Amino acid sequence: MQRKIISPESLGFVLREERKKKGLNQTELGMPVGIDQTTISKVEQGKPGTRLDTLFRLLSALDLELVLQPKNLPSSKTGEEDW
Amino acid sequence: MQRKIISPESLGFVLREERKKKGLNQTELGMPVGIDQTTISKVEQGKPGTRLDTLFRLLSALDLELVLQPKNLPSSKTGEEDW
DNA sequence: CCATTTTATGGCCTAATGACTATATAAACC
DNA sequence: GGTTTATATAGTCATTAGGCCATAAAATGG
Repeated sequence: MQRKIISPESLGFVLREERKKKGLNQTELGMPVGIDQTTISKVEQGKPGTRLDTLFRLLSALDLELVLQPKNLPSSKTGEEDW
Repeated sequence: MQRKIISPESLGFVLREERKKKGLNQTELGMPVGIDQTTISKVEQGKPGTRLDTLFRLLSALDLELVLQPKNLPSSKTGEEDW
């Protein structure tokens, strides 16, 4: 993965994709960062209301980081993949 | 702002910075997206537990978007500003 | 300085997260 | 098809987000 713009709808899919890339199941991913399997299931399905600290812990387990950027960045310069 | 890597600690500062750039106070920022002033105050101070949907609504009010990227992207290619 | 605006705090309240356990599907593999 | 593994769902429970209101504290401006 190079870089992906995230919407509330796409977030779960991206997280699942990245988890599988690492060959982990939901239990294994959550274990080291103290997140329950049932919680990961809900996050990946895009169930609403996930908290930021939960997301950050998942990201650290997946070696991903969050970036903030203006919406009007010319897409030719954002470098993100299609979604 | 070009692009910024976000940590749980820096998020609030960045949001506040962007809000001020737009010349809005917390009440004005939250109004159109239905977020209370007291809530924005807590988010900008980095109080823990903010929910993702709250963040997404703030970002839309600020014309910002979230990007996910691998941690190991060579910093020469990330294009983010220093923080 | 004083007046006004903005931000931070605190209390009350409802709704909902997330941990936990158990179980039902679903998927994968033989 | 049967077994094992993975994911989804359901219920309980303690904690807490966030709306709302009031107000204190801080910042801004005259």
